[in-house]
Amino acid sequence: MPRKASTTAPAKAPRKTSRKVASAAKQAAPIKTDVIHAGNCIEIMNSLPEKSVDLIFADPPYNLQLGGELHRPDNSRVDGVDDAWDKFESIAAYDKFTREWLAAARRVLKDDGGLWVIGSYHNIFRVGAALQDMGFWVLNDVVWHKTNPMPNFRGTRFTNAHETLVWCAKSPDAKYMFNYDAMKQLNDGTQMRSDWALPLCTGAERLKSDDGGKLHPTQKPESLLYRVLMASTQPGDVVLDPFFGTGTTGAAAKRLGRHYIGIEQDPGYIAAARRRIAAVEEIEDKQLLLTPSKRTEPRVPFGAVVERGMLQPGALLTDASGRFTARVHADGTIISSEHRGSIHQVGAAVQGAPACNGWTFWHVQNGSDRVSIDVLRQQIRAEMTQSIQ
Amino acid sequence: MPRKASTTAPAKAPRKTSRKVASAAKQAAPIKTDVIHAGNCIEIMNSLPEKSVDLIFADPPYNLQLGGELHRPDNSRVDGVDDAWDKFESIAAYDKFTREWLAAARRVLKDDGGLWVIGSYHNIFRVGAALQDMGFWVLNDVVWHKTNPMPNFRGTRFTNAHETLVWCAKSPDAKYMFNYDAMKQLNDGTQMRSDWALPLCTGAERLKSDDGGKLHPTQKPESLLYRVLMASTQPGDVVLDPFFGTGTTGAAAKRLGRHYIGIEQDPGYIAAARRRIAAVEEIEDKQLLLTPSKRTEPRVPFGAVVERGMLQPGALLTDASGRFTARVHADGTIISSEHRGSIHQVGAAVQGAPACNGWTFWHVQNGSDRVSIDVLRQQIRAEMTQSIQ
DNA sequence: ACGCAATTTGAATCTGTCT
DNA sequence: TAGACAGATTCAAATTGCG
Repeated sequence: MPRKASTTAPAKAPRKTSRKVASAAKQAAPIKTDVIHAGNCIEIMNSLPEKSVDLIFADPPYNLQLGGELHRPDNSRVDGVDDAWDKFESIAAYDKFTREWLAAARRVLKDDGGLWVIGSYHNIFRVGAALQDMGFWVLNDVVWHKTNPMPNFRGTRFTNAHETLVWCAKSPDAKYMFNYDAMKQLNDGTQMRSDWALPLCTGAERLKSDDGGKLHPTQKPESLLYRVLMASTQPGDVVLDPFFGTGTTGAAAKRLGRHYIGIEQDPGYIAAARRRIAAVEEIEDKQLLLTPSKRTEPRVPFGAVVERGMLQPGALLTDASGRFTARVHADGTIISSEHRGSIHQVGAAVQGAPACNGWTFWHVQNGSDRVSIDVLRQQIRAEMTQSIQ
Repeated sequence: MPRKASTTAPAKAPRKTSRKVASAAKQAAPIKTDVIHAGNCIEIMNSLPEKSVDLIFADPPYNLQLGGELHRPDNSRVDGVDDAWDKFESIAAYDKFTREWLAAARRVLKDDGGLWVIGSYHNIFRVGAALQDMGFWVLNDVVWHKTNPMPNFRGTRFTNAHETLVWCAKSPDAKYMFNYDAMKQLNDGTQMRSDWALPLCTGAERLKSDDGGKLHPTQKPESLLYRVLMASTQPGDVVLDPFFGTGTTGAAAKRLGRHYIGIEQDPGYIAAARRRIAAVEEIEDKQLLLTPSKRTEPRVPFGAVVERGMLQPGALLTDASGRFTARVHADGTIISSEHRGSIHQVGAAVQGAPACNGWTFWHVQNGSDRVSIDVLRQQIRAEMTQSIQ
């Protein structure tokens, strides 16, 4: 039950907008965006208006439970995650923390909004189970296949070469946002899979501290956020990140014409994030951000084709092979030897199929070859889009 | 803290063997192997001697919760999993079932034994959390990257293209078995990663029922079990599969010189498994079984170039001569004055050619000269080839 | 028998909107 | 709110069919 992006309106415009109170509520309490809040994410999320953000991306502490120091075969020391924010007393304490921030996130998320959480095997089962227990509806688990992971230096296990993201909606019947066509384009024309091959955040993209080391131990690559935001938001949407860190989510959001709200406890990270996001250049031509989708093109009833005289009552329709035929009636229904109804209904009936897209199924003779009646729809749509502007 | 297979002695020889009574206990109550037990897996596991098996591989019901019928775009019907054994009243009921069979599995597993469970996002968080709660120690979560998954026919989500396996030991300090070198060899000399690219079980390997359809709805490929058994058992080990189905685990175990114990409720599956395993020929030279998949050059979608920031949305592309131009969109499509589509489509369209390799046709300005965008693809491939097995 | 085309199939939580 | 209806939607492999 995904929502789809609109081609005509850059603003979020699900078809039901007019019937929804959500937009009114949003205007009543417009949430402040493109800001970073300093402090505890649970408290701050609870201070924000409820049902006010379109997407939440969360990269919570993983509760890594590392042992002592780890060294590479050449004896150099591995700079692991040993920060205080990743320490929990027990699994139960981690579960409690997880369910508390998820509850606050659920409250601030719009009913049709999306939620992403990234983690590893240390914590992702706790997170995933909590999500399901709290009523979230998992849409996909997505694997980030790291193209350049850190090897397992001891040779004791498989190279830990991926992380897992859970993408979910707020409920099973929510109208979540999914830019199917944009994802397909991004993958050279075939469906985007649930496993994404992307490199770690290294090189110039990786923020450095004064001593030259990495500023944040788990900075995510912007490419990962790029895909997340392209997949599940529209331009102008509000994206909340309760574990903002050095602001990868904010940088990607700004780059893609989305608004961000960051929450972060560490003043050093916040300062770095502000500098980083300020340096991001927004795309000037907003048209570049649009991701057209067939689903949101204006509907054209077949009757409009007859009405405009593009087909006369009595005109003969056939399928591509010429095996099935039907005639057009003045009211936009069509009639075959045994069935009468819409182009879709008759197309399905003559084939004995459960469904049929009549626009692509039926053809008309044009000189020596057959042409799909969908070209007639295209002509009408072309006229419609011109008249709008 | 893995045990390693000894290169000199084929028998199991963990370093601490001399301090253990396990081998004596095993001789006192030799467990009957290479059998299939008919019945409920919890009851039967509880009837087996405790701490008696070296490895457990479990492919439990996933609790898929499918809706109505699903059809492909060509209107053919998808043969989904609608078996009674995959139906549970609630998440709580599934959790209860999970923890009961895991408790029985824990009892029958040796202290240094390994446990694998495979699942999807529907159930794997429940399983993973239960494992951690019960004291198991997760060693890796392993992603089975399906090379030929079923697409998402409605265009509503990402193609569900992987499943997850959790590999764990019985406790944090257990001396589990891991054949590091065998895995490394299997992966062309570099460490085996936590994501495995393997095809689905299809073709001649897939067991058929009398009506020609699939005999079991979720038969796993033997290649998956090969890798599991090669990684975490030694020849002669006893492998238990409490959800034996049509015996993939048994077939792989026999092929690799391991012993199996299967538990299965369905008499039809048991009969098929017996026939199947009887037909398996044990191979003397285990090395012959190592069949690293031939690697083709990874396909790189143009979107990956944009996503990684190697080209910004709005970037100008030209052909080698500068005669044609196009601009990059955020979703990886490009737009010329008259055409929109992939780099290949637009390249063909502007030339009026039937086809075009966009990677070599389009260039970007780099200082004073133009560079083919194919160099960007080469960079990405260089990263990927290090990481794909 | 061989080569090419057409058909089949796989663990799937698989629609949106208006009346 | 339940029902009707428009109409959008698939990839890699293996197998079968045909010339």
